[in-house]
Amino acid sequence: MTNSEIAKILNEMAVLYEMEGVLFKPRAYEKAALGVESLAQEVKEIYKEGGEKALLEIPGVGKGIAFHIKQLLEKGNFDEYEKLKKKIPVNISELTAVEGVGPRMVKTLWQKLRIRNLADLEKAAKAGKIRKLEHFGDKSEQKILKGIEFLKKSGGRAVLGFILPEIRTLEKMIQSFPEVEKAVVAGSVRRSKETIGDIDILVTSSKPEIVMERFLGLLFIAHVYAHGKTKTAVKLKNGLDADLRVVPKESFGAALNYFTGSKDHNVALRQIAIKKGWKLNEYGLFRSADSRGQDADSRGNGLRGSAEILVAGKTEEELYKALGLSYIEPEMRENTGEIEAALRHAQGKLVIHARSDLGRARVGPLLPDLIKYGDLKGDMQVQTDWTDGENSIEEMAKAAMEAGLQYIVITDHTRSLAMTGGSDEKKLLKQMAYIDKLNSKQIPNSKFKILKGAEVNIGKNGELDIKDEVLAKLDVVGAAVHSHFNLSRQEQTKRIIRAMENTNVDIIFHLTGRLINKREPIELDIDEIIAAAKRTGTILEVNAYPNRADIKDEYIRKCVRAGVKMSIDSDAHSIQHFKMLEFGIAQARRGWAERKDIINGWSLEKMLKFLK
DNA sequence: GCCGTTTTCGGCCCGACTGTTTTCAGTCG
Repeated sequence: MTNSEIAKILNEMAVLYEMEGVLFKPRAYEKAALGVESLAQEVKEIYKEGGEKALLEIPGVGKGIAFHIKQLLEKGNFDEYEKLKKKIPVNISELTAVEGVGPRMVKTLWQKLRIRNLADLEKAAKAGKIRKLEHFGDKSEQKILKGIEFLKKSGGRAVLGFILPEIRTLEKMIQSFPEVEKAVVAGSVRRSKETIGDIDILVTSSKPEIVMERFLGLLFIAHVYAHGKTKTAVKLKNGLDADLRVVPKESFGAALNYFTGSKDHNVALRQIAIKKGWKLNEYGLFRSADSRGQDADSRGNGLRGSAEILVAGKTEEELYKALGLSYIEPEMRENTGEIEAALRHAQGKLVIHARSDLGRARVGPLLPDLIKYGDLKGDMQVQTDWTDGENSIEEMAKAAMEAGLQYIVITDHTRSLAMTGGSDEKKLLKQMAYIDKLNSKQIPNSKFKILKGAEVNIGKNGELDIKDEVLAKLDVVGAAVHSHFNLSRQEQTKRIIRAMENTNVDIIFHLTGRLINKREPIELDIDEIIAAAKRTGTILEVNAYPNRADIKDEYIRKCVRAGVKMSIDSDAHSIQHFKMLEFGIAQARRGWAERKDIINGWSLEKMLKFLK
């Protein structure tokens, strides 16, 4: 049993106790779940090495829960869990995934209408049964239906950041097959999209059949859809579909390009090939041996056509080059201008070399020099155990240092978020003094710096919940929306602009407040927001936490064009979370951002100078 | 059920909002 499976059951226990109206236990189980989730080591290993006693070292785990975990590891369940499940035998995680549906509602729905799962819920809502329940009404029923609709719309796609470790494990296992020369995950995973629908794995091998057999032997596989010599399609146990394809070595680049997509990007590439009288498919870029431009309608496997000569196909680089394009990074392959930019880019180079007619390269953006993985020097949003984070300031600093960062900003929540123990002015000042002390006794040689900040709450009308004179003392002030998600577009835009106009506010954190697969973004006039950010010198955050990914790539591109600077932040709530920065960088790359656009890609001095 | 520069026992889960009510229950951050 993995950590996330254990955490899931502990969270379920919390909901079950919540249903029963039991006090305090829900929070205890939630905390324990969080503790398990943020462990670097597998609980299984901890137990194997140190027994039940070692489990007590996990934050939030005491005698009771340690015993439960022990039973989970030994027999896959424990008595209380089974007992409570029996009483309310419903799919809790499915039902509570609907926004506005919580534990008590699940219980009522079960007791009054025997609703067990999402399908039952939808049926009852559509039949108008829910509005008749006590304490429910028309609006609750509508809200539930809307929530289900939203779940369905986003359903089936997994948040890449959450699932990537599993995908990498699968990739490594396939790479370790002795018959496999090369194995790479292509598709939307390679383009680092926010969410993915399935996994495409490409393999080169001289023994495709054996590779397929080995693949089918993996434990991850739940169901086999199709199984042939060069292609196998399966459903994995985590619910995702995966395709494995074996391609010839000389076609690897073309296949990688083809299966990386996007579809629109590929279509545009193929059109360029057609214009040259060539043909592009997953086996390579081909020209016909005897004639030029005559074979545009010939079909089938390029390798088999004896009259076709392979122009390029072994690597993506040679493929783009042969098409007259500069290499395009996977994150940009959406056919939203990158091909034209790559063309101009390549032509520009030619022009410089040949000193010839500059006018031929049409005016427009060139390919950006995308920010690189590893380019970040700091993290502008970090939570600690002063509020709802898991770890102390010291632990977060150490983890950030180990992640290669040179500075972090401590941005605990402020008082409006009472549940997190949000800081008021007094607590904030105390924390500032504490951080000063920590910085003064830094390890010699280490230039690492902890900055004083806060994640200030933006109220309904754009007011902040910490006094200006205290905000002015902080190094970095981030402001964010945590409530009133349903205001009108004008109201939302106005309140955020008001927050940006506060001269103390440096950054707007997770601007749109969306949670992928869970909550829609607030409505905003993004152009007005970006104009205001430019005018006030406010930074917009690219929140790297996988199901936030906020702001989205289109907005990032708008910021880049407008010259509005951004920060890429982990929003870390535990020492494990700094690795999420990778997904923020991917997001920024999809938005065509360069290092010059991202303030925490800069040195501490330069970054600080830029703030209001 | 967990935890201790508030206590090894007694606190912890606060405040705003929504939708349903006309004083409150449930959800969310």
